[in-house]
Amino acid sequence: MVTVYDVAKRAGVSIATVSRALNDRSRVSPETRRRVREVAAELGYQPNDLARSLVGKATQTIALLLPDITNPFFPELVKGVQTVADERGHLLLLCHNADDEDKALRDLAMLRRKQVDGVILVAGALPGERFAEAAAGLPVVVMDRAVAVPQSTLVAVDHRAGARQATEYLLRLGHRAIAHVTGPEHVPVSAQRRAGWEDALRAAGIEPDERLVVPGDFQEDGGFAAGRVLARQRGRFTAVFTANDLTAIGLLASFQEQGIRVPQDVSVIGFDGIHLAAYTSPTLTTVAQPIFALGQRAAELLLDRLAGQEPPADVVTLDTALVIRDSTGPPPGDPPAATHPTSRTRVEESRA
Amino acid sequence: MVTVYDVAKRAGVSIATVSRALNDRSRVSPETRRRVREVAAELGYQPNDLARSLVGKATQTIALLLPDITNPFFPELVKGVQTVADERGHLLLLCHNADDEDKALRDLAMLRRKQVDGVILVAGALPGERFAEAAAGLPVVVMDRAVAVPQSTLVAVDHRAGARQATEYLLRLGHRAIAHVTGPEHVPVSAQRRAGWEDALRAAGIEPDERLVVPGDFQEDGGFAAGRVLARQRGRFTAVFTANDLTAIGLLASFQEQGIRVPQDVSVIGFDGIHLAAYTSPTLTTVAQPIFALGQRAAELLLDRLAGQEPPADVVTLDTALVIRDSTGPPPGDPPAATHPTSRTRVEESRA
DNA sequence: CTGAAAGCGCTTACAG
DNA sequence: CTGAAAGCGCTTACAG
Repeated sequence: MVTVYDVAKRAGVSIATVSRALNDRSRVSPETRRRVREVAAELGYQPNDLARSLVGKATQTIALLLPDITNPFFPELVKGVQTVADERGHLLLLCHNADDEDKALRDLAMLRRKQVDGVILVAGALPGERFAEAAAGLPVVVMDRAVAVPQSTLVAVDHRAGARQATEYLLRLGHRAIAHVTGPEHVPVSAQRRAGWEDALRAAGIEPDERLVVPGDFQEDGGFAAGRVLARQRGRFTAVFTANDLTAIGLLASFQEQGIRVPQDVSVIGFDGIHLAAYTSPTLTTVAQPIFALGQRAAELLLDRLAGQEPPADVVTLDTALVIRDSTGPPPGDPPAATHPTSRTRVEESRA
Repeated sequence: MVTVYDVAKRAGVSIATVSRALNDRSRVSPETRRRVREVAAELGYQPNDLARSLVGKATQTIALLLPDITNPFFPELVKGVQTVADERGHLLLLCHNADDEDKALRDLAMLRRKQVDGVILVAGALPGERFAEAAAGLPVVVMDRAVAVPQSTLVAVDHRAGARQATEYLLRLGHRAIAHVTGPEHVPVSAQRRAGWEDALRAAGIEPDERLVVPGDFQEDGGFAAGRVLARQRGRFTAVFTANDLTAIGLLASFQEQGIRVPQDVSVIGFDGIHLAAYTSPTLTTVAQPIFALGQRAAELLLDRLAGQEPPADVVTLDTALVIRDSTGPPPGDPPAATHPTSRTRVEESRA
């Protein structure tokens, strides 16, 4: 391994000068700088960041803790974070905890030992009460939903309002009996989206029907299973709001298998706005989160804070947008109004 | 920040003893060890891995370089790698290069400066000629396809044989005119899969028809566009082999929009075996790669090598499996043979 | 502009 | 079993 000593000797200067010539913060004669750089290149010198960071500088590394990288929502989020991290010269460490709190806690400890500069934490289903001490001293940005980490900033959409937006759209199409496939139990985001569905129904004078609430798991499998459960209640509902897009995809597959036509017999609307939602059959109407932007914003907030800036707020909320495609239409029996999209995809509205 | 010095002072021992008591490699009296550990816990001492690694030990960190995390193939791969890294106490650094060679090269340089112990590189569309020097001295495992990195091990499936397997299945169903939607140009894997398609046709005495080769991009969008191109040649083919599953999903959406029924009018078969392929409409027949296992195997090979083991071979090939679902059937006009699956999914065969 | 020295927080021979 | 010392590869005041 080539070190500053090797470069110094060969260039005939001290290691201090090598350091200065390479990092050029302070005054070094142009001639010296040139010489040192030439020698460094010649020797293939690569600075050891371990030593550099040890001297007291940052590691230029941030970490992203994810509950489930398999949901296409997350890769898109990763890209948003990665983009900003790259631009600003930081490396991204990725930790996947599969909703296992102990794993997340272990990761956090390891990250602190490695001296990462900061962390972006997607809370998912994690209880999160024990994060406060695990993250002590670590700048953190939380995503998706709040978690009891002091000093942390939250970046998210308003899940409840988004769910309400979805349900209101179905109501506007004329639906009155609207089922809901939930996310996993005990996950705050599941509860928030369900609450939004209830809000919209109640605001329309409809009491949410427990029998039309079917459990899901945020994955295709849960949506598929929910489709079988719902099929038994055929005729008792004309639309379904699913807790996320993956659930809707499973539901669509299930309905297809059982000969339930979407949207002629039943309308389906999802949540998330993953890219794939434009390619289901029928294409999926959904409440889109600005996924990439959420990732970018979280990374910016974290890096700004590392650069000494005060966070603009404790909570940064981005807007959802209703993306209207082919899986929704008027309830069966209604006159075929001009609600059908003319183009492949139409973004109806966006809200704060 | 609490250091060994703080612990040493409080426990009334030297820093050497603190180090030994905490890492307990060598002889420390049980009593001393207890005391030191107690004090360390009391003070909330967390070792600084930067210093530890600087002394000469490894960083216990490996990196995974990916071309495109948006393709569901990769998250599954990440999980495989992550699982093994976790088990063996390593942290996983994730770098996304979007098929940009310069970015990949910069990442490699950064990773070396950070002293990562080793790297898993998914070559994707990267030319790869310049990797050799960028990775000099870094243990590397390459995935997907070979790249000119000396000493590296390759973990992959046989793409060409897998593609042949897909095409042979269509031939067995009675198809003679089989179209192909390719992957991106100049990407070796695209060429390999296309070659497998040609192999199968030629072996059946059919000359591959250039007009039935349509360009794709490994994404839904390319598949969708290809569907429009193919629709103009309707009647000239009865089946399509797409370069990957995402392409097939886009193609299915396009055919659906144009009223081409799958599999009644045209059969479609994909490649990869992403989870989603079980939830398209119709469900997708595909050549499945053992994605999770590929990731695991790559990580194992890398970590074994870091532990001083010789790699078992330069190339480790895992088997693909033909997964038969609803998107394939006999060509139109053929008697409806008993080729239709009875269960939702059937795995027909697997090969080396 | 440049060099000698100290120090970042650890681990590991080397003595005892 | 335990301590004093050296050293990992750098950066940064401090002098000059």
